[in-house]
Amino acid sequence: MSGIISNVNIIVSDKIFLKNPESSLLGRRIISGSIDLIDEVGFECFTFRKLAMQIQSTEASVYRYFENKQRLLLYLSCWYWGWLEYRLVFRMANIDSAEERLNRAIHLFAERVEEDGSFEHINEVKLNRIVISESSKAYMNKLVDEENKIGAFAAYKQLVERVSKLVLEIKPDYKYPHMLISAVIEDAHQQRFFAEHLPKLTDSIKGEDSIVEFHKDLVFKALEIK
Amino acid sequence: MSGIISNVNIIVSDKIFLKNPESSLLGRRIISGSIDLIDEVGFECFTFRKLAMQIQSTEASVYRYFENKQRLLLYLSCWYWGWLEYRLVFRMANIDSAEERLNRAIHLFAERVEEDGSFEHINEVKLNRIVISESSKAYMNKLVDEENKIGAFAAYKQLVERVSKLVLEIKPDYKYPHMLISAVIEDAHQQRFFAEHLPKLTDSIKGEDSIVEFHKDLVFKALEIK
DNA sequence: CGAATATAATAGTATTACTATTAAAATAAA
DNA sequence: TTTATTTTAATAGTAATACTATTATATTCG
Repeated sequence: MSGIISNVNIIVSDKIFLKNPESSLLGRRIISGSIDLIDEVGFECFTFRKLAMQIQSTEASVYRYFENKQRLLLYLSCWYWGWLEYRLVFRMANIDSAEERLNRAIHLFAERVEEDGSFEHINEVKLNRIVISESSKAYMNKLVDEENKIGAFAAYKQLVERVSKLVLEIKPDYKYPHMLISAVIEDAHQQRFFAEHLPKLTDSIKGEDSIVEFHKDLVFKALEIK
Repeated sequence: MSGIISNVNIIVSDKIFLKNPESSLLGRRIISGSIDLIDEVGFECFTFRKLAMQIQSTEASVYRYFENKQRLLLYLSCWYWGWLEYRLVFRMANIDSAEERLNRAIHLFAERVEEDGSFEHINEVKLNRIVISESSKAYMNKLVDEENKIGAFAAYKQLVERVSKLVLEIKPDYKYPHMLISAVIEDAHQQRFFAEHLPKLTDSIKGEDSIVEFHKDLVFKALEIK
């Protein structure tokens, strides 16, 4: 995918950061540097000190943008969900058939992410890897309710809501639209991780992207289409 | 569920621990204490020092059983998967119909866990909560391939393999049996977490356990049964 | 221009993860 | 039974990490 529109910003709730990293050069270097570093060493080995060294700044300066590394990870996740929704809206634009729109949504959730040139300081491929293997650490903790209160998951919920409505448009009496969509989104990520590290938990068929095909099959059968 | 058989042990790969916690009183206190403490404060705030204080021992003594807290968490996860498989085999015993066996498997994966009296030093309800919200931290990291090599996921893979075979027994040409089962297992946990903390991502219908019903509906439609 | 404000760097502290070493207890061999 | 060996646990650390108080340096704005 190549950049859709230049000069577009993904908006992230301003409760997540102390100072908006989009607002300064250092802020953007914090984002791009943290994406590189987390992807390289993993979230547990990632520290603000190492990040500061990599971007030629100081630990204390990073702390002026984010309260702690969990918040930074939460920021990256939020940005990612916002970005996904932006691309979702684009891909569904001007498509009349609801079924085709749903098909495109599943594709977007399940397919391998490719470089998107729209955002200079963000490497979307690395960010996708981070969201797959690290993002649960941003919300699977005792602070989740607090984070939820400050709107950290608004983008994610909105994304699920949007596609759930589409599900109901196709099959108004389907009982579990939200579960179906959140399951597909989460599982698509999970299966990418499994495919790479625990392939016995997956099925791979050559000539197709099985993660995409599995989820399409699952959803359309759940909605009794075709 | 009440204890099936007394004097049964769930076997965990001996590469995960330095000394088998089942082999001593202190070891069992480490297990039961860590379950209580992780459930109470979460994995990030859990430390061997706090655990030692709680069980009236020392940090160094805990380190004689487990290399680090991630390994202890991995042990708890492995024990849980072993326990699940043990219960799965029991529940499917003497049931002729493959469909009914699959139905029981999905139930087991998706239903709320209740106290099982079989293992004195393990509180299964708390352990289930830990597996739901913390276990991904045991394998979603840069060491997953190493952990996989030492057999840390053998029980999990065996569980998925067992039910995947059952899927193929019912529908031999189904293309994604492993994905279907690993998706159900993971998603059932995920949805329990969502239901508690991010209910907008789920659907709840009173009078039924929607997490169980959703997954049954999903699987049986995927296999085109009924 | 000067005052107010924002930004970043220095230099810390408290906590955490982990280890080297020693003491005590349990077990095995003579 | 006594001595040797091994196992287990406690003491007392170290190095790294997460985070903060304070000061210095820019930048902005009236």
